[in-house]
Amino acid sequence: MERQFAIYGNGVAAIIPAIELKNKIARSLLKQEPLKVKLGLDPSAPDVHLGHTVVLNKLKQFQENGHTIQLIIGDFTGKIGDPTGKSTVRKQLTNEEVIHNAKTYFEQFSKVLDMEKVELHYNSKWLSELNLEEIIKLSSSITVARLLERNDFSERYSTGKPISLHEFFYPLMQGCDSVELESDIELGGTDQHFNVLMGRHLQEHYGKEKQVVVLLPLLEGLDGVEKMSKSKNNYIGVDDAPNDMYGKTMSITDELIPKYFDLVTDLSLVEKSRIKEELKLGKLHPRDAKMFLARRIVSIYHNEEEAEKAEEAFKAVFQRGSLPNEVPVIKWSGDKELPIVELLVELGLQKSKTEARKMIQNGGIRINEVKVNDIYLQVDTSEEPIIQVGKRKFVKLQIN
RNA sequence: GGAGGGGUAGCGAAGUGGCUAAACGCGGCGGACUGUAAAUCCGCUCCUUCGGGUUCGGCGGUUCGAAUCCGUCCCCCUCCA
Repeated sequence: MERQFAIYGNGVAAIIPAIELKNKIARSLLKQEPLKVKLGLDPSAPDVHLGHTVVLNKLKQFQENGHTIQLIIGDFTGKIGDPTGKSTVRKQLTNEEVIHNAKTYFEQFSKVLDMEKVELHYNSKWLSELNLEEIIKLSSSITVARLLERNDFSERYSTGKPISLHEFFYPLMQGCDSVELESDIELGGTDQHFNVLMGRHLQEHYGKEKQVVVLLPLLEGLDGVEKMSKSKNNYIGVDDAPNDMYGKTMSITDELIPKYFDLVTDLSLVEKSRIKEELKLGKLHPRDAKMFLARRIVSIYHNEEEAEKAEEAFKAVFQRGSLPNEVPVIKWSGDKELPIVELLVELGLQKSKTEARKMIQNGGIRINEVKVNDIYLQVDTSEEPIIQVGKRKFVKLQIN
């Protein structure tokens, strides 16, 4: 019991309340009954990134100890829209989209979890069944004052920004999921604090055992400030190519290195603390720590060999300033000779010819490692040149 | 139902008849310096055959000339009932 508790407690932001978790584990061991561990998913953003894996890694620990994972595709709640600040009206997803997105989750999650053993639920199944009477009853269990405690709401309320009534229902619906599934534990990022606690509240309201809430820290993205997310485009995706994954990791800020080691690597606690200690003492250069980190991450989501190759490519490109050993190839069946700006647009490397021209004037384009200075340059594609945009984009033409 | 405020580039925000392809800030991109870190500095940020073309919620009008004035429609917000 203590062993499991120690594992689950490691690296989390909070367990609410810890004592109940202990009790649940103890009972589970005694009765040989797995705990039901819930995680809700937003069906609209199916690209899984390292930020998600923080929670997934935790789920994995529960799974490894024989507990049951309940994944919930929030196809119903997704339509309402999580009240995050300016929350613009959400695009309504079609059933096909939801299914497709769920499938994508499934595939990507399988890199961390054993999906064979995971329960999958769609919350429209029970939420769309609710009638007005039930909804009113449900909402009578909570006061407006209570809902306004939520930071997001209170801020908007006090600054006179609008809060739509339907937004109040979002946390309630999320809580209904826990009631329906009789979850023992719900995981979530610290930003889900309020919503996840609602599950406890509603379970009590319906006379069920309350779930324990396990909150995980949010992982900052590549900019070092904002939470990693697809819309901020500051993420490392679990499906990213090895070179991208490695390179992106190298671009995180120094302050985040320890956090990344903690939350997204599979190293032992001893190793993690050793690295953090050496970093602090200056015995380990931040760059080297990041290279190690990057190699670990690529190893997890690809393999050791790919990680090795990615590191070589990184060294070649960024430390020696030469070309990577493997350049993506684009088949070319267009003109044999054409102006550089047109070629860049044709290849999708630049959005417009004007943009391409500006890019050349800024010295951001190279052909076969030679900087292009002439915006009227004619490129002979039959020579199958390697075109470089900025520091990291390379393309090799291949005549089709 | 009533009163008022507003819709300008990815975002925020100036601009109220010509000097405005539209200040400024953020974000983004490129360059320099590095460790694809931070900080800093420089450039770019509607399209173009470089003549010009198309932009300020939509449509129509006034004018030699409109983001700016008029009409109309759509959308958003605040307050009162």
